[in-house]
Amino acid sequence: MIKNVHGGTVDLLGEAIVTGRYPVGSSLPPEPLLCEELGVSRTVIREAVKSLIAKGLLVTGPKVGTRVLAEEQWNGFDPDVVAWQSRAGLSREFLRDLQELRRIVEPAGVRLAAERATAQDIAHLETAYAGMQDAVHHGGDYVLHDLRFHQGLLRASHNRMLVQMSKALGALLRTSFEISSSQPDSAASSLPLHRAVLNAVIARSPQRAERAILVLINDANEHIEAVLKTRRKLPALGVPARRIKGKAA
Amino acid sequence: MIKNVHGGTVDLLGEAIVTGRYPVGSSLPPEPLLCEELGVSRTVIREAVKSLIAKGLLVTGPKVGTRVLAEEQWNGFDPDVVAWQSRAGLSREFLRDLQELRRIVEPAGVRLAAERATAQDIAHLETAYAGMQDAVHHGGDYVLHDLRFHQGLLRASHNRMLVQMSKALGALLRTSFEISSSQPDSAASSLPLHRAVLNAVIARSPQRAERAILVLINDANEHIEAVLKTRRKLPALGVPARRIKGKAA
DNA sequence: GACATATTATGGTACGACGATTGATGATGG
DNA sequence: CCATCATCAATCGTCGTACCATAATATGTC
Repeated sequence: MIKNVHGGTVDLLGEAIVTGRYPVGSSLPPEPLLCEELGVSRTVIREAVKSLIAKGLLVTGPKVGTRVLAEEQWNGFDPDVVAWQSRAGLSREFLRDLQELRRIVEPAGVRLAAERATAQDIAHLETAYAGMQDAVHHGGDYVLHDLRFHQGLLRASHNRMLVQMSKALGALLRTSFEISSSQPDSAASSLPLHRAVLNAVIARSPQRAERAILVLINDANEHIEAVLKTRRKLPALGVPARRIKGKAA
Repeated sequence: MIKNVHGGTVDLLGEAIVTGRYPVGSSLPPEPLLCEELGVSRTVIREAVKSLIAKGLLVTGPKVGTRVLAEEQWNGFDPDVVAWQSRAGLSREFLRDLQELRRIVEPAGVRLAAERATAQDIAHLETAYAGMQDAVHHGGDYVLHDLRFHQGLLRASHNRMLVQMSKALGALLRTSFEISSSQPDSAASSLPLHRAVLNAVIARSPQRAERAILVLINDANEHIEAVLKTRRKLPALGVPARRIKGKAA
């Protein structure tokens, strides 16, 4: 199902690096070796490596080889990098940082959304909400619509930076949502909390919207904490190694 | 001074795209043509294009050519992309969004910094502050140390996401600072405001730190507004087309 | 005029060669 | 025996050519 050799190779190497199969600071095998191992030409290897360099995962140099950079150098907001990290399993600290960021960004985002949302923005949010509702009552992908709801919220802020973040956070939030959704009835209980946010946005009330989203985030936080208490180790967390869609690079 | 052909080509194409020389939605010339125009081999072109694809600027396909994606698709937090955008000149709306983001992220960041900063973090901040002080009194690169101060602040939050953002925001803030610094005496007047932030962090007082940084951001905002009123158009804004340092990709 | 088929332009992949750079090795001299 | 320097070699960087795969366009047929 991999669209082309290049995309598959980038994905393979990227995930191998993020999961630590090639540890930070170490060197990848020389290009000819990688060609053998992956069964592709040197052209493909080189272009894949260039892609990973562009994402901040690698540096190369003659004689020094291809080294894995420190995690701080990675483009932590690159959708691909985020996807690999999510697939690899998120650490407790990572989830803590993510929740912290949500508490910073989302309240501010919905406040702006309450001020600036267009009719179209609200229509999108209603659609997403309807999808969540439908998923609760008749079965369906709750997490997917949950994600769309939150991304729609940030998009409605009409701030480019926040929109950018919503895209990057996509894969991250998905994993986060899947964790909190693993709690029974969490979806049904969080549904009215989402409604409250949406209503506040429609009513153009930044204060109410902010308070409502904070309730929502705290709710998610409790679910996550509960799950974390259960599993002391959290490797893959049951996140399926989904293929990135049509991503050509 | 360009280290290698690849890096130079990525830079050239990236900037050409960001500045709109290749408009969004249009196609780049076919690879053989680009080879001629830039005087490099097809290998280099292809690897450069792969890098730009990785940053979300382009998509390619047989027969469809190499198309420039919509601005929303670009990795807005990629340091290179940010650098190109800064060099190209930031629009009024872009600066507005940036200031908005600062008002969201920095207050929260310094609050965390006030709670978590290590002795080393504070030492770094003192160094940066000393640099700013020195620049005001004896001449020097005020903006550089200003930048380090703000990045050190976010780094002291010990939240990976915020640290990531501080890196991406680097080039953006630099441009922003250069604009506000173009106001006479702005550096000297903002110095005590920075001191107030640092003191609050040292005193471990999140509330005071937050209030202090808000004063600082508002101050910068006024400077920016004043400058924007002056120049109705703001093209390159006098930002020199600096070379990215040792960037190999 | 609508649909099926052939054409062809363009990127995707492979292979081979040589150049450039830098870490390592060994030689030379003190 | 150690330090400095020159040589070497491994590895990425760049180039060129050839061929394959795909999809937009043109062509032909009903």
